[in-house]
Amino acid sequence: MPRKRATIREVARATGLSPAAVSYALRGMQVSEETMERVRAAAAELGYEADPIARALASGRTGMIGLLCGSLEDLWQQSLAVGISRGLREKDRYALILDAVGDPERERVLAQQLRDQRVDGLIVQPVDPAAPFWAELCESLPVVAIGDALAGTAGEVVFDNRRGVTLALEHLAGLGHRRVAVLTPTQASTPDRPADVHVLAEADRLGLDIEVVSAPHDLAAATSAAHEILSTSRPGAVFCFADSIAYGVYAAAKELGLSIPGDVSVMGYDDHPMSGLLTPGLTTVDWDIDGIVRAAVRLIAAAADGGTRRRRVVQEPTLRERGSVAQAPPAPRPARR
Amino acid sequence: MPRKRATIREVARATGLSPAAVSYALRGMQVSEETMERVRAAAAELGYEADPIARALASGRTGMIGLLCGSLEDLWQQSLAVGISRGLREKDRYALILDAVGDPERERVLAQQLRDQRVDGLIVQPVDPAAPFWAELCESLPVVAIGDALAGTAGEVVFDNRRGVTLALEHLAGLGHRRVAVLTPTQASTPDRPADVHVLAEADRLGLDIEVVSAPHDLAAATSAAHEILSTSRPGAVFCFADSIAYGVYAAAKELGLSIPGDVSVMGYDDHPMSGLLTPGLTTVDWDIDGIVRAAVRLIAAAADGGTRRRRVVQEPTLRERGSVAQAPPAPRPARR
DNA sequence: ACGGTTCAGTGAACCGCTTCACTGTCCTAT
DNA sequence: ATAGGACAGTGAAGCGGTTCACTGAACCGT
Repeated sequence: MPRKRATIREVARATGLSPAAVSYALRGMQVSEETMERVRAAAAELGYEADPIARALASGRTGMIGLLCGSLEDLWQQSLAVGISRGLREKDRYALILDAVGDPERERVLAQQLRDQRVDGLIVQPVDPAAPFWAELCESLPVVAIGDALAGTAGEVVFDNRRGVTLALEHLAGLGHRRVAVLTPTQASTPDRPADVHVLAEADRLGLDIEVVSAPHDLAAATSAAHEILSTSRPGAVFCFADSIAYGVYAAAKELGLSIPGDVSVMGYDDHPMSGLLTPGLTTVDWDIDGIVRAAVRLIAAAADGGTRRRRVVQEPTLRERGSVAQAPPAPRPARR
Repeated sequence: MPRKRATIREVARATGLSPAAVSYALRGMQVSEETMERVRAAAAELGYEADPIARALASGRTGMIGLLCGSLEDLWQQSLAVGISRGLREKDRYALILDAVGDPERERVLAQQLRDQRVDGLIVQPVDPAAPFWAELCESLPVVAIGDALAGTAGEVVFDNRRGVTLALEHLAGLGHRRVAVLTPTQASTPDRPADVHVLAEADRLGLDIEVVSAPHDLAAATSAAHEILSTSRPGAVFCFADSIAYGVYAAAKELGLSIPGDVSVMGYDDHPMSGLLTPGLTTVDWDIDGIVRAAVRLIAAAADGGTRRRRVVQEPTLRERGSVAQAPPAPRPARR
């Protein structure tokens, strides 16, 4: 029997004011200092607190920011979510975190759900940046995209993936690797992500013999994908488009008794905190997660507060060398041609 | 200029029915099959979808389940959150994930916030299970607690921490360890968690020389806490009350050039997926996260649907031996007394 | 003394849906 | 034939805030 909470009308009655006045007073607008004090006191007395749902219905705003993650199984995205969540709270906003599970259809549904929840803004790491509904969505609320650019967003924190890919592949090529497997989280349903295109282009430029395989972020699943490729095509190096996936390669290598980097070199992409703890440490492309968090929070807060100018922050990567990449062994036999 | 969405009244007009009838029809109550079809068709035609906010205000229900995590920096809690989020979606509900950052005060605020959001139920991993507001909260909505028991909850998935602690400490004691440091995520503000009490009791029973230190889940912070203790009191073994914290010990050991388990044995508590990947693998207490997720989802769904009977699921741990614990070296000199 | 501003505060109409109490109708049992 | 139920559907009152258009009063300079 939870006793009913006080409503604004009761506060109004208690202070002898109109509900409207109370509403204004509590938000610090249009009323005298003195009334404001009186209202505050009465509200405290009655234990009154505005109902966020009613408020959202009436005003169309909630103070919440939606955070739609492409795949929360990716540890890096988990870190990002936690960081953003914290960053927003410092701005007196709070985040609603949703997970699209790598499924573009679910991504669409959830994005709409968030809009319906009246979030003041949406931060998204798109699974499918090319999906048409983004444009529509961007018209009805401020959207900040992380990773890939989206048409019509209020802001974006984009990764210079071209540079990131170059960094990674040049590192590999520079150490003499030729046959490299690329594990990407790309779904079959969303081919041709910009990042993948870069891989192909760079591989071509560097004369690498590339094999692209898609792998999930989930450790168990990534492990079996890695197991498959390590035991069949036996590449000299594996470049993973997420540290999470690289962890799967470590696990698979362990299962197969392969040594890293002795038998196979591994590169990641993210720099998740755990990557430095592995043995050997994972050589990866560092995207400065703190910088991304700060930028995203700043952009969305500004956009939600009405600052409309589209802003773009480009994140530059750095190579974080640790120990999972070694010089390629001299070619056992000349290239097969 | 996002064109306004259709409302229930427009659907009513289109079908020649009253808004009430439409409302009922869309929820499959009290109307003839034929009307239902007609309404469905019109709704689809107009692209109508019920506004969740208005619905929540009017009905007091949302279909959402709140998930309040004690500290999302704990990787295990992250995994749990992701699992629960997924499990709920399969039940056509969706989770609102919040993070108390290990702060009891924030925990209180967020719990209330969730109640105000009209969540149909709340899953919580309490930072401070002894806080008085829980009892109150449990009266106004179904609560399922994970980890520590809460008075008045609709359900709980409790860990048999007594057993877990026994498992861990007996393992250590059995290998000859005497001086063991215990790193717990306990906040200074919430002493005497049941788990800590068990540690003290068991240590006493096993004749261990215990030093309890609190450490955060965050890798960097955990590392420095571990660094401190490893370099000052140099215990033979460290028992961490969360795998996340154990990761900090690994990092600190690396910094100090200590070998695990040669110089110091390490035990975790959780069994996070990454624990098996470290070198050496982290010996830990496995709580079967999948089982917990399933139980929690089942309990909260049942409770939210009105099943009121209080249910309790006790989770039993198993020891997962990997390689981070070794036989203690023979005492360098007899016990100091 | 007078029109013109400001300022504090009011009433009532929403926001979009749910739900309660009620009206007809048609069917069935007596 | 008639009381009694079921059933389909309606009207209007909310849910608890916000906001728009407006009213008085006080203050301004001239």
